Amino acid sequence: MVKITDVARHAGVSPSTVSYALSGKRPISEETRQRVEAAIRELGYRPHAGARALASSRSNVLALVVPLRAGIHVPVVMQFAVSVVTTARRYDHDVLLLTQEEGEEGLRRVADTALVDALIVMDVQLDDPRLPLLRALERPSVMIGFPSSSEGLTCIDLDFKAAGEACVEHLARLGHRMVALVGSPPEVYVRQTAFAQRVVQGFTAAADRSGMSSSVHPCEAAPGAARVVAEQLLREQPALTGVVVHNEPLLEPLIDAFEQLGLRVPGDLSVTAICPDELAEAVRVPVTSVALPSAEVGTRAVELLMRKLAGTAVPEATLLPPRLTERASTAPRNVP
Amino acid sequence: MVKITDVARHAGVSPSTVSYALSGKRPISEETRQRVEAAIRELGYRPHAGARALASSRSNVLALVVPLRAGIHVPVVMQFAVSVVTTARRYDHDVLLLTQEEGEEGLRRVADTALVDALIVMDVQLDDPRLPLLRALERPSVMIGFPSSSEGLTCIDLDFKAAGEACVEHLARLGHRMVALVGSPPEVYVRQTAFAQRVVQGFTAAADRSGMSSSVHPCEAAPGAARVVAEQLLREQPALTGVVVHNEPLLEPLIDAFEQLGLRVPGDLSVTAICPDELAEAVRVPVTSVALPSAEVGTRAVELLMRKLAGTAVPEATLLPPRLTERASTAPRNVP
DNA sequence: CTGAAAGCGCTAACAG
DNA sequence: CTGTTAGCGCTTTCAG
Repeated sequence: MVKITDVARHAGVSPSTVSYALSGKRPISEETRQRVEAAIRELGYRPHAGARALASSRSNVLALVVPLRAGIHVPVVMQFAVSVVTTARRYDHDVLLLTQEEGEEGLRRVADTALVDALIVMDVQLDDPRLPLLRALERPSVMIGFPSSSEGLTCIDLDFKAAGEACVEHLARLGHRMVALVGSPPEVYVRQTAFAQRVVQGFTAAADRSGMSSSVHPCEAAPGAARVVAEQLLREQPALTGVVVHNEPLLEPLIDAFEQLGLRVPGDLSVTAICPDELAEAVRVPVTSVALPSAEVGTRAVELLMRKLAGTAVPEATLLPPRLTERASTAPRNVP
Repeated sequence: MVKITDVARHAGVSPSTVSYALSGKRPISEETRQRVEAAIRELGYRPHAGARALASSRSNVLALVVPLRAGIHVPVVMQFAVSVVTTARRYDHDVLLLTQEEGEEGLRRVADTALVDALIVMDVQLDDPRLPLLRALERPSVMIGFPSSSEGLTCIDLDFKAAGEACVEHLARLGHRMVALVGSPPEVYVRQTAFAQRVVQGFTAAADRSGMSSSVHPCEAAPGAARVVAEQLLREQPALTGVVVHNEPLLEPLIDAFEQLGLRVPGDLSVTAICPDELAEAVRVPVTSVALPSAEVGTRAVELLMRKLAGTAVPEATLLPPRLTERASTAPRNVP
């Protein structure tokens, strides 16, 4: 293995000069920098990560804790993870993958052994058991999602309340008067994950403001459930013309169910969703939707972490504004 | 930060004794072990990962390179990654996540800086540009998938040829005489990924052996493509009664298309698939399938790596035997 | 702008 | 069965 002293000798400088040439932490004359760089190239030098971490107390590794549980749309998690890795690399960091299953002990382990410099935690619950630990940890962290109190933490997520509002307002602008929200599975609400409730709040508030009548329907993600809820909606609310879907796996089956029940989308029924853009585009009738910006959340989470590592203060809460894209599934209300 | 010397002092032993008590690399009397463990607990000691890596030349971290490209079923990748992390933890290792995008330079970087001890590379192409590097690297690696020559490498995957055979043989036993394979998108074949071709080989060979007539149809993953290929099959092969699907996103749409064209599954047409069990179970008509055992592949890959790290020889090729589960989508041929 | 040298915290000979 | 000690390869004062 070629080490820093080899490079130093080869370049005719001291090891510290090589180190500084690499880190840029002190000025180096153009000429010596050239020599050092040449030596590094010629010898194929790579600084030893462990030695670096030991001497500098920085591993340049971030921990990413991903959820496993049911009811989570896997592609979103994956896209998020990829975006975290990609952004971390831009800041010369790597990413260690942890599963939720490891729990608090896992967080403590990677933090206390100095394996990682900082942590990103996905799928935060309102009353997440990891919160006290994350507050106490000597390492910065960013959470995806919002617990009941973000006091002393750094949280980021899509503004789900505003997303719910945006969907309803879009339908309101198109003249719709009665809307329904087909929501996440009941367990998501029970599990006390904030985002589902926020959507409901935004949805209801916006409908009230616009004087629309509205109803909320938590719904299983099973394909059969689509038919059931579609029939129920038609039966109980024949005047319904606008639907907001916040349930990825159900989006396509639900539209199918409506059409099989004789409702044209968007002719008779306008449908909007809160989901990843790729999903909204892939449906047979491309769906007007508020994007779930997993890639952007990942990028922003890393950027927040980098600022914290640099000692800069960052806001406790970052809410990404919703972005609604009109597609084929919404149209002005068909006034008979 | 509490360090090993603190623990040693607290327990009244030498640092090396603490180290050996932790690693078990030499016998420790029951009594001192107790004292050391107590000291560790009382002080909340955690060995510094970097220091350890530096002194032992082992980071206890594995690299996992995941693919990003289109045509790859994301949940399979995620499930695989989770299984790698979970198994690695059983062996006291962590997992560093890399994207394909980083390319050879990324592999070289984490290997040469000693950030990781070993590597797992997914989605290997027949003529993968990373092969020479992986052969040359001073660190063990395991590849998921098979390149043209696995000489000097360690590869593992489902035995896709046998999987193709198993599907056909199942249909043969049920009396079917004419079968079709609806395969992966054309780009998957072009991209020279071995597994798609292996399925074709097994499919064709088994059909020939059983005296069945057979045809192969690469197919886009877009939902619209299902209808197109279904119509084509009915038109060109009216006697067709058995279909093997090797294209996850198309499975459900294809069955829908067949039924919309008036064919009952499995009454008129038996369908089998090569796909994750969860997908096969989630379809409206649960599909008889050969499982894509991503979790098992992940586990086995880590186990292979651990044996290589321990200096044990391992087979160059590991082919996991297919496991076919009968579900509702296949039935004996309906002889008129 | 550059060098010398003291650690960073741990492991693994070596010695007993 | 346990202790002493010399590094592991790099960063970062401290000096110049």
